[in-house]
Amino acid sequence: MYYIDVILPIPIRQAFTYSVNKDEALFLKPGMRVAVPFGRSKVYTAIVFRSATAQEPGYPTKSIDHILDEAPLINSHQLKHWQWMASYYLCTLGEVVRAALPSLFLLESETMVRLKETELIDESILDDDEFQVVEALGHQQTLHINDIRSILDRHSVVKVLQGLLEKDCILIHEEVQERYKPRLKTFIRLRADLHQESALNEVLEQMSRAHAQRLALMKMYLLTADPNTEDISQVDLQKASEVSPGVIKALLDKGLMEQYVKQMDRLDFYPGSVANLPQLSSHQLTALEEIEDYHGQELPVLLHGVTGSGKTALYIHLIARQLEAGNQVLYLVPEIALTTQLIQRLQAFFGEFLGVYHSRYNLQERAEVWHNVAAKKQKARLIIGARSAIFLPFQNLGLVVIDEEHEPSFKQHNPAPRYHGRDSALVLAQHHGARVVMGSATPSLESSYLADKGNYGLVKMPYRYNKMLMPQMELIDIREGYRKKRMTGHFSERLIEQMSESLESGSQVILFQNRRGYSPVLSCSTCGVVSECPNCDVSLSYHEYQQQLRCHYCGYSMPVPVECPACGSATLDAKGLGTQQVEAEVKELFPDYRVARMDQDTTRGKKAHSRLINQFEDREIDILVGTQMLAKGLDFAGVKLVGVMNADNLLSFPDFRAHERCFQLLVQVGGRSGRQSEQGLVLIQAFNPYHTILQQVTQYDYPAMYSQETEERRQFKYPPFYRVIRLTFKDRNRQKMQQASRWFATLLRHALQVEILGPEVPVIGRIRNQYLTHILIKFDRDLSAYAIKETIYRAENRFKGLKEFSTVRIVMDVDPY
DNA sequence: AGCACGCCGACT
DNA sequence: GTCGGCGTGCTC
Ligand SMILES: [Zn+2]
Ligand SMILES: [Zn+2]
Repeated sequence: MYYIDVILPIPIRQAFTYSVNKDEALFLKPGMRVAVPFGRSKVYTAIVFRSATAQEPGYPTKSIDHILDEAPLINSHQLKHWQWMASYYLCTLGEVVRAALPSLFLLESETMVRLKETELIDESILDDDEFQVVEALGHQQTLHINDIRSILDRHSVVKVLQGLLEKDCILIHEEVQERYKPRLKTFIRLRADLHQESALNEVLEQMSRAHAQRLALMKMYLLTADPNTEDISQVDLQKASEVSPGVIKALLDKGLMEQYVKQMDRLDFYPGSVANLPQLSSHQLTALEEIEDYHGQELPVLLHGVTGSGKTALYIHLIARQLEAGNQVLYLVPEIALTTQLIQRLQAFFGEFLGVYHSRYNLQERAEVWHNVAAKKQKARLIIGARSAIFLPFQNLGLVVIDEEHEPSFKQHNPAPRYHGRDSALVLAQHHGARVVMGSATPSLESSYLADKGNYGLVKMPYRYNKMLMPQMELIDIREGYRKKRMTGHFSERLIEQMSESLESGSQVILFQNRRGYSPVLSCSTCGVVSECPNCDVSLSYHEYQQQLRCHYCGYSMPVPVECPACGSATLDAKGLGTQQVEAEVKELFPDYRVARMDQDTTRGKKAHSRLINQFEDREIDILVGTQMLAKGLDFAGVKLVGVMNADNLLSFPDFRAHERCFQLLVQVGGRSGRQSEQGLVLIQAFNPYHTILQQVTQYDYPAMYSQETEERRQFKYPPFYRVIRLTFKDRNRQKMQQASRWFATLLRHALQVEILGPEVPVIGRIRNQYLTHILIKFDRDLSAYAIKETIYRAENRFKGLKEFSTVRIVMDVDPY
């Protein structure tokens, strides 16, 4: 007997050992999948983690069910990277596997139920539930356990099934279905000999009476001869020859045409590249040389280039060199939804090499990209993807591009693994010996700091491409405006005046309404009460479209009440999104121009976002009102003026990064203006325009922001000088949760000579009826994170031994920002 | 994480 | 009396 260690995709911090026979032992290698029985009855997909040994473990083992792969699905680079991730981000390998593998590869067994093929079932011995199940099985041969749950309208159906099993009515079995199915499509073609015109004519003559069939056959001949058509489906021919399906069926029956099946590509196919590499300016050339120089020294590069400096063109040159060398390239972007423009641009140069990977792809599509990358297929040599693309089976990664490096959305918050896409990609690149370039117009403080320390090479591009000037920034004091009653709604006189001028000259305008995390609520104008979620400590948000109130945290929903539940008055008032209000005001101020809104509401659908962008690009919209999404890497040629409705509320967030984020956001939004011809103008309305950050924004004074912020971070022990690990305690019982967190904090204070903050109740103290509290562990980044994490684990183990806290869950988040 | 076992309140 | 709630422990 031989034994293998496997990883199961579950949050348990240990490997499991299964027995295999000799043949299996020789065959199985790390990274292959095996189906294993686990627990009572379920069969799970597990990943072989350690090859077989003859060493018998000290406990009984089960044997594997069967082997799922002929060759490892996961390569050694990946296993190494995933192990790093689990240990750095304090999660289990199983959790990493869950996140990393397209779920298609992680089959679980499904419990299926069938009627036993006996004569007649004596229905009198069945109770109501049992009868219902048997009746349903009469209609449908097999039922999934979930079907039975919905038939009986309850979750626990095991008892019922057991009863039926005892009465010998049904069979239960566990089924594992291989769910990856290549997409097959059926096409038709002429019988081989009919490609000869003479042969065809002969046939046509013989069928002089079947007019429609003749027509279809002739059309088929023409379509086949056309070099532009490839495969012809039955429907294609029907449409082309305008005959009924029966006609074509008749031709098939006669054997004049035949069917064949072809495996189709599910992924978008990008046509081959047409464009030459973009011409670089002398500034860009210098930057490119500097980058390559640092790369020669094996340093990742931080490319700090102002908006419009042409960073993408540099990436394109770097990518081209890697592709020429036959290497794979990963291009990470913060949010794939926002990359239509980027994909269009890259496909002009690298069409045939380009693959895209993100969470909006369905399971089959993701599996297909995975296979393409693993096979080093040409069409997957350059992968554009969101953070999860770091899990793909790269083998010879030559370059990782991390675009908009400063974007906080690179960090995954829930569920585990709570990893940072950029930081994990850096480690991945290190494992591969790949080069890295991280780009931003407003680098994150962490990255700038590491560049300062010499961990990264820093390359600057302070000028816009084509000598365009940076947009001019101007602050508008709206406190004055409100005091003197000079405001029209949210608009200052200056903003209105500039908008008119801009619109009249034919330019487009972007208005930025930045209320982070703000969603519309319903409040009573009589008593002021806002409807709250019964399960969470948050107000319900108002969904105009569906006329309901919904909780974003637990999904609770209720119809919009007519009367205030607190005081009974019918004076409920929906406060719309900030963007909605601004949009309404704009329509009133500029009735002759076309206004559109870009926020969570209007970009709900899959394509809504890119449709809006295209409309704006095509100048079908004059004024675009939007939220943060406007700040991210979009290029609009026709925009001269950008207005920021209220800069203060960016600064008022209780987050140590509020200032940094404000600077980044404003500079990025401002960068949307004046990209093509004239110098752009950015008007920033603020109640306190003298705030240093706002002053630094108007001067584009990144160095000043950087030195001021780093000083504060150093003083208050925040990243990048200190590392932060956040522990969240959760329980339905508030007291128990509080006690547990206090116990844990005390233990940590004894065990660690570092700063422990809390327990402290977070902004939202209850979600899904679970009470929450935080403990923050802060320690100098030069201390060994490894040792501290070990201590946390030891504390957790002791904690788990305490019965009184057994229901309390601890969520660990490393670098929780 | 699932999942089953087992113990207690509140209904036919 | 039974049903279903949830606390408890286990999974190679
Ligand atoms: Zn809720
Ligand atoms: Zn009221």
